[in-house]
Amino acid sequence: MTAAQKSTALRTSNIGKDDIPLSSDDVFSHVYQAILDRRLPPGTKLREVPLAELFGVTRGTIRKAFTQLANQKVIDLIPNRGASVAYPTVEESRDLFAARRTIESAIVEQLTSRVTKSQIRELNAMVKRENAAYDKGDTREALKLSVDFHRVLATMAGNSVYADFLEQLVTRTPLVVLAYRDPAQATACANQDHQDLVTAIAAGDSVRAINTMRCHLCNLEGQLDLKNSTPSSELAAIFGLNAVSHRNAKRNLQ
Amino acid sequence: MTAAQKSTALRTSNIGKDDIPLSSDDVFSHVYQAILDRRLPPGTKLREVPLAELFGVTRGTIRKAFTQLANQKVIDLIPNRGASVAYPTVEESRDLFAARRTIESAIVEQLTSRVTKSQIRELNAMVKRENAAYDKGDTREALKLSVDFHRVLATMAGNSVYADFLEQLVTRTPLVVLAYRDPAQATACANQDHQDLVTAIAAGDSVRAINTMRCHLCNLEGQLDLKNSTPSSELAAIFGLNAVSHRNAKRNLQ
DNA sequence: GCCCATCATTTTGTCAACAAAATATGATTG
DNA sequence: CAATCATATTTTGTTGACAAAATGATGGGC
Repeated sequence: MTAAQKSTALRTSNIGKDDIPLSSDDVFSHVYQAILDRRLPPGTKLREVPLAELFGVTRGTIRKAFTQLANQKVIDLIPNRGASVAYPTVEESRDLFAARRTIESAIVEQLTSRVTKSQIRELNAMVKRENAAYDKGDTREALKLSVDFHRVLATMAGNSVYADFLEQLVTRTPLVVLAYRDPAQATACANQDHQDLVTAIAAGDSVRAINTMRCHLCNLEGQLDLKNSTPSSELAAIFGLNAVSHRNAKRNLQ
Repeated sequence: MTAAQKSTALRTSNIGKDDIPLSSDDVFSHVYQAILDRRLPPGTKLREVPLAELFGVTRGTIRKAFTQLANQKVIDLIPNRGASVAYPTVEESRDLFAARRTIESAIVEQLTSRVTKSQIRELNAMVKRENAAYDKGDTREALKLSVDFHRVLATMAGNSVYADFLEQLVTRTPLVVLAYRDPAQATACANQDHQDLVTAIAAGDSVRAINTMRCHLCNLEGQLDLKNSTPSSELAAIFGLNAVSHRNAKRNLQ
């Protein structure tokens, strides 16, 4: 990917040309979103100077954003060799889903034992909004609401460590979905699952709630192509740069 | 704590006066160890310039170490207001142990299903070494070996996310143990638990293995004073600086 | 043609000076 | 005496220039 193309890939709106400079968090978000949007495909090298100029910040800001992104395993950051968009492996992806099952089961179990009526109301409201977004065909909004649903469950469970861990997991999940989803299938949280989950939690039925959550996550994982065979994206990684990004770069960057 | 006292608190050996300068990881380790040794009590303000001079590094290195320490919640890092040794609250501590039960149950369960004979041998060897250290009265070494035992379990389970999470948890655990342990009781992993755990894993009895692990962690938590009543350390935090550090500073820093 | 060494360029890493913010000090007033 | 404000000092945050490392290009030897 050339510098000019990367510039196009990141400049979704007028960024970095305002009065107040962007923070490293802003850079984090922009880069993260660009990766999710496939505007920065896995393996893409991220150089400090071009990014700094693009966002109108100093290299120090880019560097901070890089360490945050690397902490979340969104990019690989190797000393003296710079940053590149991460390549989730099949193993990593499976590990991630296993961890989600573990953590989110614990979250749901704890929440079931201490949920309040007003929390149930809030959860129902969220499911409703999510449904509305789906019905409207606004997939992007629906996806965001779906992730937020999982976040809110974590917060309501009242264990700050669970919440932290879940945050790390949901940050990484879209990357593996992106890398391994079967293009034929649409990938999203089946919304009925969320509704069922709230119902089980409201009923105080922790066994069913946990089961629903586990199925929910297994379904999501099942939509991915996590067989041992090398996926095209991984093949590309082996050879240093990805064919996908070259073939599709122009189209993807519009 | 005065600058001179803090200098004493950190300078365990001749550090930072060598030819090659220390890395931020080295600074991380030194500060972390000083906190575990109570040479830097909770609430202690950590200033960049004195630390940089002490370790013979630049402020940038200290800063990097700070962000790592803050990520692990070992210190609090507030923009424009610097760093101070973290104060684990009762809630945080309970959350931490709950998370350990969750994660380590999952680790043990997975490991039981796929453990090899040579892994069992390695685990038995570790327990043996741990026992030896206890018998020799080398509590510090025994404690290190005990933590390593948990780490090795995580690695052997073969899920990188579990291993990551466990690493975060074991980094924080000593801090809460330090803050809340009943001074009357010695706090350590009961070694027999480790032996029992290996036996259960070797037998392929995942239910017993999980139970043993949960009991093991509950025992550890039970040795702490995590009642809702405000511990002296927390009281001190409320009033901005800790009485403990003032009263005991000189004695602790020898 | 292929391999290796050399040199030029690009890219990342470091540092020290400067800027901004917070904190401490002390004077002043009600 | 307490409270408030102005000022001095300390502490954190930022930047741009320089150093070091990696990368890519060139050319010569085999």
